[in-house]
Amino acid sequence: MLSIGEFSRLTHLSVRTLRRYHDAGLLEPEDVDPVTGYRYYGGEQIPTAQVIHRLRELDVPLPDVRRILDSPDPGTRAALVADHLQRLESELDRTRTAVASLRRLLHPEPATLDVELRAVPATPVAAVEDDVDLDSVLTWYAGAMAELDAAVPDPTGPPGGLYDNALFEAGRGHVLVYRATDQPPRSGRVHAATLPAVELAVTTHVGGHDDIDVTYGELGAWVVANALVVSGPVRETYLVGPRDTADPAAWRTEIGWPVFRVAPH
Amino acid sequence: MLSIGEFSRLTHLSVRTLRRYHDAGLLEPEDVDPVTGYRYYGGEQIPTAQVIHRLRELDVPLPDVRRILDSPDPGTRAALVADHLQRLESELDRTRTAVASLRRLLHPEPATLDVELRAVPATPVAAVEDDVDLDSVLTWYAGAMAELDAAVPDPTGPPGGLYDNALFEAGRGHVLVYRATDQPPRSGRVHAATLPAVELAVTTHVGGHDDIDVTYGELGAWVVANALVVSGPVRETYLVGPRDTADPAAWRTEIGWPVFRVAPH
DNA sequence: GTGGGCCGTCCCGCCGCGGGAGGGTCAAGC
DNA sequence: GCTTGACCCTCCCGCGGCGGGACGGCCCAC
Repeated sequence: MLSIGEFSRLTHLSVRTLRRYHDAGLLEPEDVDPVTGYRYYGGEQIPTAQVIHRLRELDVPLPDVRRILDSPDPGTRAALVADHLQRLESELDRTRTAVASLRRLLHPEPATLDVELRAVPATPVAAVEDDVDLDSVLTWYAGAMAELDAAVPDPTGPPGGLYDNALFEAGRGHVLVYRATDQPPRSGRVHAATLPAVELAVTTHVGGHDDIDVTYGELGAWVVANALVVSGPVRETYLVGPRDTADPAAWRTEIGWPVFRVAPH
Repeated sequence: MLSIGEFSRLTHLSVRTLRRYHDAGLLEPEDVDPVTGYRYYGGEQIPTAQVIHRLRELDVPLPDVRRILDSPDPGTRAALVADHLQRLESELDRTRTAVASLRRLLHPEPATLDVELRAVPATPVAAVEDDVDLDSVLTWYAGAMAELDAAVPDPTGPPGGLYDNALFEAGRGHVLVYRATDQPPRSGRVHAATLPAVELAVTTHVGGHDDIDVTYGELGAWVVANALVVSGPVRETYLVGPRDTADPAAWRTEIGWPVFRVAPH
């Protein structure tokens, strides 16, 4: 039987950390003196401690470590670990795109922003809409657009979406994706809707969506400089998107921000 | 002039976050109403907001973001950014080794642990020692060993080190690296020292140091199973190390834990 | 002038870890 | 037996960056 200090030396985990792992139910000491509260560990707990150590090095949250250790079946365990590696992978992707975007941001090409003010009439469309969290919007989009495509075999224009400002401000907001069509059908989540008539400040973002907010910013600056005010959900129209070509550099996304002129007072 | 809400919509930064960035001195509003405290931003602040956004996506701490933005010279800026990318890179390395080690841990080879109990006499050596933080121990080791090599041209054995248990428990402890030699010299930090006579539980770790603590654990378990108790700083002897071959798989590190027999009571 | 949306400040919680206070326990040496 | 010092216990706080929520003042269109 090992005192917590001895066990700490054997595992290279600090005493404080061992106590925390006990409290969290990750690594129960083999014995706890009911009077003094002293923790006593067994030598065979060392491998477990090391697995925990490794998982923590990979920033696996304590509750997830618990789940992994508690799963008796090695297959389940492996799946949970693989899950986490997957998460690390996607985080790495996020980092990569952020680095690339930062590079572009610090070495900007001369801005060739082409903004057009366009009055858009009310438009009947087939749409799918919902309240969505910002971090699940991509998944939601894929599902909604697939359903939309199935229901609208002969669209009369490129796909698009309306994104509530709250989505970016509060991390959750109303999202609507649509396809223009002559006879809006109704099936599943797909229903007929009408995009309201608005005046749009429109520009086109070229390339992947990693730094689309730069274009958003430039468009916003243009709107401000022209004494306009944004109002209502932004519209994106996917002129050329992943469905057209796998090369993000070729994508064309039209961004339209509903605006109205500030009354000069 | 833009209210904080409008600026938030234009930059995809939440209102709360913008306020925090103001408090932290990262992004001062162009104007603050002295009476109401209302913040007003200018359109030309959008690009700055986006740079901050990107740096935060890379987990650059706010004070560092401040330093980057405050440096007027683009060269300095680039250097600071490169610094951070470097840090991300090394973190990635850490992750990679942790993943590899975890894999080994979950699919263990049959343990072939060969432990020897060895009485070691007092040994005169040339040494460099210091109190070191755990996260700077590798750097310290490189410098100390280089100095040691320069001062001891004809060592009579492989290099080694003594590592205070506190280094692992508290993150900081006393470290001593040494080379055996007939005539211990004195130059710079190098001085004569004597390793005390101890009884060592000794085993050899094969491979890189990524999962050396697994061997530590196995050795510890052996010590416990044989009714021994560890006492004093662990000794590592680098039989085959990076100075000998670049292939970590070929490294041999002898780990010796001072022990004494528990009095049977 | 009034309502509702916007803005302000302040405090709390999250996560995993360490620092530190304040007090009880164990074991070696007398 | 007793003292001493190392060891162990619990409890609270701070870190960093963000969000949630309370509470109150401000702005503007009706």
